[in-house]
Amino acid sequence: MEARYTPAEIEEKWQKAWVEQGLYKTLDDPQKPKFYTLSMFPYPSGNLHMGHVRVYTIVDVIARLRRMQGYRVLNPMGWDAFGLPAENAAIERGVPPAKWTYQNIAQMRQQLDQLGISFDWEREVTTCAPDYYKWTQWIFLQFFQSGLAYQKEATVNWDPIDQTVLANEQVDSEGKSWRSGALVERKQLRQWFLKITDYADQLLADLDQLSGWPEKVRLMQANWIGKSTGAHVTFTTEAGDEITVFTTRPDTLWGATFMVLSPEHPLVEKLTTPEQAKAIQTYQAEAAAKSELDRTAEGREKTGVWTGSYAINPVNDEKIPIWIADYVLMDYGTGAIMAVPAHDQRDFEFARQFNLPVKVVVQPEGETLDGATMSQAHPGEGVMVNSGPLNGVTAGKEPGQSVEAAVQWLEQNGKGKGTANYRLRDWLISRQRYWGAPIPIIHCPDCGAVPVPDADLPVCLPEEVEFSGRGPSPLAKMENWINVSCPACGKPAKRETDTMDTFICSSWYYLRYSDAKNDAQVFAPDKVNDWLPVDQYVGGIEHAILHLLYSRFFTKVLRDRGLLNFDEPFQRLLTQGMVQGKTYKNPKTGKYVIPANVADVNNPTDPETGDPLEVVYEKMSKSKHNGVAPGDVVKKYGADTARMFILFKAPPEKDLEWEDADVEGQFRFLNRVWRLVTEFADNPASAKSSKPKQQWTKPEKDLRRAIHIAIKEVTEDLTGEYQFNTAVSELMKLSNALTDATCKDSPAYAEGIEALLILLAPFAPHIADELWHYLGHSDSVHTQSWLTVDAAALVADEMTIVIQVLGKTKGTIQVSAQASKDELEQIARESELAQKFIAGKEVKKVIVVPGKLVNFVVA
RNA sequence: GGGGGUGUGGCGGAAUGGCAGACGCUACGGACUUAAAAUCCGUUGACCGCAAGGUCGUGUGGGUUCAAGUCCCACCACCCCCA
Repeated sequence: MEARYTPAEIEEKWQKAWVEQGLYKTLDDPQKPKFYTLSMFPYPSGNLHMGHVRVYTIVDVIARLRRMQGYRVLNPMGWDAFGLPAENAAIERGVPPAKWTYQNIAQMRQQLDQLGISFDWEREVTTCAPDYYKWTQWIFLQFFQSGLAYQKEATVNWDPIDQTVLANEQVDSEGKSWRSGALVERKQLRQWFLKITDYADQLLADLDQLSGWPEKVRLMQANWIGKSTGAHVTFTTEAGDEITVFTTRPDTLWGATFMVLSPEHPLVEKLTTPEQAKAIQTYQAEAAAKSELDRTAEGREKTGVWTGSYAINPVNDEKIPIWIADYVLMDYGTGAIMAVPAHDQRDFEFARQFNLPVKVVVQPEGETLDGATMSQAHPGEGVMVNSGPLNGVTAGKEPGQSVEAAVQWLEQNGKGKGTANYRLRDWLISRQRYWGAPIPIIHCPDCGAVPVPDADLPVCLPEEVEFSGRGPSPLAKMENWINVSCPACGKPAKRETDTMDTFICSSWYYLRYSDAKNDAQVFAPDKVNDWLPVDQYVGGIEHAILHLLYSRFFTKVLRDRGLLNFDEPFQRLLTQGMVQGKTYKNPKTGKYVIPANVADVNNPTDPETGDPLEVVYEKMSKSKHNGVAPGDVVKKYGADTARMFILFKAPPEKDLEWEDADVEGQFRFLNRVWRLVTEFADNPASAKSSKPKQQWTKPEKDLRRAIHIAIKEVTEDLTGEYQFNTAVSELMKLSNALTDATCKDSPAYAEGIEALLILLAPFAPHIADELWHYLGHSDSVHTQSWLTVDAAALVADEMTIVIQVLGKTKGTIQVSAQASKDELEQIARESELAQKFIAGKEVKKVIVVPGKLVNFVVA
């Protein structure tokens, strides 16, 4: 064998060997407990970046550990392959999206294999492959049949020059089109939605089940769903039309002095008097052009127009004017609000802007608010006044306070109903693009929206498509493809030309892995129910809301369709931090300097201006010149070093600063392991067996304790809170203990060497297997059983006890491990160390913590 | 504005309420070498001291406790999410 550690020579060899041995095939052995590890599948951009390396390494360590622990492990991989970049490549370079995508997949697959990740490629899924999107379409139809997929008008970004719909990503921060530069308009289009709001309550409530998720992610989801409780109250207009509003403060109904409808509210036209018609129409057109953010931003000047009509406040029969204003959104609540300017800041600003009355109904203690003179709304505490039945009740949302009383009163008098409202909106899934799964619907003039029969799935994307980036979606131009006969009545009909949001494809891929090759079913129930839920999911925090929420939604819908039997798809979730690169930034110009152009790294200056540069760590990107290519690192140090570094440098959920010097450090460590093991194997005096002896000498005992502490710590770090960084440091400690050991010909030393390799195997799989074989084993280290702790080996003969006086550490003494609590106190009290501090003083109290310390409290 | 998180040496980071700084990086000193690289050994929180040793020290200020980085209260700074 070569004397030196040369990763390039061993890594590829073992990667091939593992595939040949079928080491990472998913086992079906029902005797073994299952473990499903999952990493969020990537978009096939063509290039693996360090963020990918981090996720897949983390998951690989967990998967390898679980296999060694005797689980049958499912560790699959696939591609989130639909999406805009492929279409952009087609527009800009004329490469067909499919070709571009599959080339990228091949390239990334190869880069992934170089890292030695133990994926079972036999279960690979690719969302843009017809055998996958067939089932995406089938699932869509399940939603459709459940009444959970429907069409309605919604706003899209419209490029007036290219005459095309743009995705949000194609609109820059100034609201201009990425291609034409035209100012993007907003246009109403009939589009498909999924009714996620039907599941809002469950999605919120079941967050409680997810104890294996970061608290932060659960909170983000809860905020996103945004449940608020209140009441629906119906106002009647003078003309007799009903307008229902949602309010979280039904107790302030008596203070409502006007109503505001969203400009898009369907009753606006009817309520508008002839005198107001022109102003209303102008205002509606203006509102339509604004983004939601513009409309609702706090602090901006309030605008609105009176419709000319009045409504009757159902609680006190007061006549109040009906306005429209853009700060009321049609798709939140009911698209209409009652305005209580005295107690809501936005309503207050609106009232002052248009000289509308302000009526106080909550009077704070010790103050006398006057609607005519107050300078801001009072949303806070107080006592109800001017509120009929509520007068004198304490204002607030707590039980027994005004909100509860108001809901009760409304319900008793038939004027309203307590209810909950959600911030969550229905999910707009229509995309006017080519590179997505076609929505399997046929529009028939007689039958309406008709689902494509299951037997006709998939609705394939036509090839030979022209991409110009102008005009309607490429699909909408394919006459041959569009024109079909209605599956229901046979008359001429047209295909839906919208494709699905790619989030749909990624909302169920983790289910398909359980039965990836099934061409008769979306997945077999016994398989999906066997493997799922995912035991450990790992991915970026950027998916904390949408992807995870949509996946949870899909799981619940499919459960309700009887396709699976669990409530939540992901049992444990780990959100890993970013990988950041060292960035040289000129604080004066804000420009990023290429590291190679920095002359003195210790005192960096801008080569152009001579300004001192700031060294910061930021997300790797081309424009910041701070990227590190995984391939380069693998070439220079090997995959094992890259893996070790990434695991060691920071705890998994924290951002990780890429540092070449630390990569060197890991390479050095692996070299030390290499030397340690090869020297052991080459030494004829080495023990040939790690068989335990009856009697161990002190050095042997010490070494064995170090070995079993390492086993204990590494196991805990990999199964509990996932502390890969401390797990690696435990491996280093074990390696250091072996280096320093004075009993190198003992079986204890042989035990330590083997333990080191077995513990190292999940982290640095190639070097571990190479050295394992060098020790003379013919099987793989990866098929070894994970080590268990020998509790007896952990017991020390002596223990170190800290001596404290008044809680201050004075030093340590060595005490027999057998000493009882009383003996311990006795020994400590008599020790020379303690006597120095307590002699002649009154000891008022002694605290003895066995195995830790003795603290003397002296007068 | 509301909600959440984080704050520890020159740096990344360790510490079930029990010796703060594990493990690693950097820097410095030494060994080996003609020399260098690699490797190995040592030092590396601050202050005082020749030394033995001592004092201080986990964003700031208070508190609980025999004992606080850790628990409680207030504040400061930065980050994230929702507005």
